[in-house]
Amino acid sequence: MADPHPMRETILDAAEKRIRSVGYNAFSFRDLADDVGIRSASIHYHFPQKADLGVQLVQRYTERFQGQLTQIDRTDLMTGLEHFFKLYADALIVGEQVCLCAVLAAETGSLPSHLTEKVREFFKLNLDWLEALNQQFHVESKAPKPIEILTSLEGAMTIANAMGDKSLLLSVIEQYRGRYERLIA
Amino acid sequence: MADPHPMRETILDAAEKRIRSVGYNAFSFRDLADDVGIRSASIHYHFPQKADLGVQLVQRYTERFQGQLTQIDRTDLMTGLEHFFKLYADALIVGEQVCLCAVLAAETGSLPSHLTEKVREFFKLNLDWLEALNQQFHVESKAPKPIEILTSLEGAMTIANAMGDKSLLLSVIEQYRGRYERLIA
DNA sequence: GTCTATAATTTGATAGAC
DNA sequence: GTCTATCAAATTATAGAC
Repeated sequence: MADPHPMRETILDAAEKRIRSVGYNAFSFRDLADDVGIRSASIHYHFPQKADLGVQLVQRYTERFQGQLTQIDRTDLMTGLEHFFKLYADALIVGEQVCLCAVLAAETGSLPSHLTEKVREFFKLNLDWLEALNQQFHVESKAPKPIEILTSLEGAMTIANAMGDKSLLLSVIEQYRGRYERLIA
Repeated sequence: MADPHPMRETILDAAEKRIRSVGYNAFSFRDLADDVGIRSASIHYHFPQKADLGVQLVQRYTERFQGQLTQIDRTDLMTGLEHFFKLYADALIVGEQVCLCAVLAAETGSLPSHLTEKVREFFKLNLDWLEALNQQFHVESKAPKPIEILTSLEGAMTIANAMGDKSLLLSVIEQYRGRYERLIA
């Protein structure tokens, strides 16, 4: 039986937590080393450069999110939507953190281009899933556009966090709930 | 006649440009010094600490924005809204930069608390202005909520910038245009 | 895989001359 | 106000022992 939580994953966990609260440029390999209980030189064994760590972290983040999207029950429109919203709400309310890619997107100009490319892929995944949901229930023309939903969820997470009022995200979600329900009725 | 562009303002200009493209943690006083053509020690004369620079920058940013809001023609709802949207659209399309406070909000966890407080004030100003506009035209119950508009504009700027597709912000604005027009009709 | 040790660079900040 | 000079600390990263 393989190690259920190899050091590589432990480091990624620590890096994810750090970036989601302070950003990509405000933590060091030494911070991670302290977090996980090894020396900074050992972090370099797993991730030669900081950019490698960033890219592989967003990779894992996107794959996890992809996995969660796949599990969403889409037997009806509202159920599918509610599960999607819950992914965002839980991240902030339960996980107490902003979306990794919302933070990285704000720092775009200082990121290595490979990393920016991975961030784009995450957003694209969101847009494609929302687009497919609208299409499945034939509401593409009347329903809120995927870009509108994605940008307001990401923006609301970030602003709710900065304002110290997580309910701001919930009220944005509540608006979409109302708009979709009026659509169906 | 006073110097039309004192060094203090020149430094703030450079800092604003830097933060809006790379974030608060990815530029140094030496970067600014190179930008404006003096030495980094001289930057400290104007702003003793980096946090001082950050706070005074957001202060200036918010005052400018406040000034622009005051000038907006509010003789009718759509005109007021269009001018508000134009502030955001021009920042990204013409100015080619993301909102200063959207970037700082994403880095909240690494900012001095005085700075975070200033960022909150900027968002509050936006919310209050939008709320007052909805009230002036008695559409508070039916119209899109201020928090919804603010978060999607800020989120759309950030994501449009990261995706390298500025039109994403324009399509979010276009949605609000439609929703408000349906409201009035 | 993790360690010690260390190199090369950058950072925020200060002292004091002009 | 801006400069030179400098500091202490931090940062990314590498070499080589265990």
